[in-house]
Amino acid sequence: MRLSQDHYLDDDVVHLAKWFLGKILVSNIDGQICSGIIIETEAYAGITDKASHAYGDRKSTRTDPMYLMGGHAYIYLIYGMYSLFNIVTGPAGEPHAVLIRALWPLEGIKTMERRRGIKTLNKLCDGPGKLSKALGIHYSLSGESLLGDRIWLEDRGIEPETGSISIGPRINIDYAEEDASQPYRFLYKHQPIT
DNA sequence: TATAAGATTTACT
DNA sequence: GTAAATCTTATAT
Repeated sequence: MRLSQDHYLDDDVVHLAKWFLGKILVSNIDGQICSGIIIETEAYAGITDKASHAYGDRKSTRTDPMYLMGGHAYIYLIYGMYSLFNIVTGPAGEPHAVLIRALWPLEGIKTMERRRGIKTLNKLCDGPGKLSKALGIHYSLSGESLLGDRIWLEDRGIEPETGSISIGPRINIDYAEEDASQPYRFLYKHQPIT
């Protein structure tokens, strides 16, 4: 059920971003298990992608986790208040990452409601900053292994049907010039279970 | 040391 | 539709 190391090592990060749709993201923080179906992702393709923090092979304390081998978390703080969660992919030394933009909540909904301060199910995890807060993911966890016992992914047999996936340009990266229009964003048009 | 900007969210006009 | 909140990181003195 839990995704093993080799699932993260494909060096085609765009393909992986699409493949992660329908998988389950699980966190075990402060003794609380929370999870959701991944319904929106974006690919950030290594040192040649102007939208990526690793563009131009820019190594730093912040981007170091992206250079680890696939199967680690890259989490950073944006706008001073939101932690954004990425899955590091590809072999060590290749800073590919997949940003998780939205989930459909499954387990630990009460905990997520408390952390978010709202009780609207479909707004709990519908943005990258929101889902991190709901799952208790903090940027201090950057570099954490996804094969450990804090954050991991599972395959529960959900396969998005052909036609249920939308592809488009990434969001809020106007600074990335021509790379801002690359079709690296994937959306799984999941029918919410009520 | 100082400054600018950001892979966002929220509230308000 | 626009703007404020808020702070780390990158880049430049």
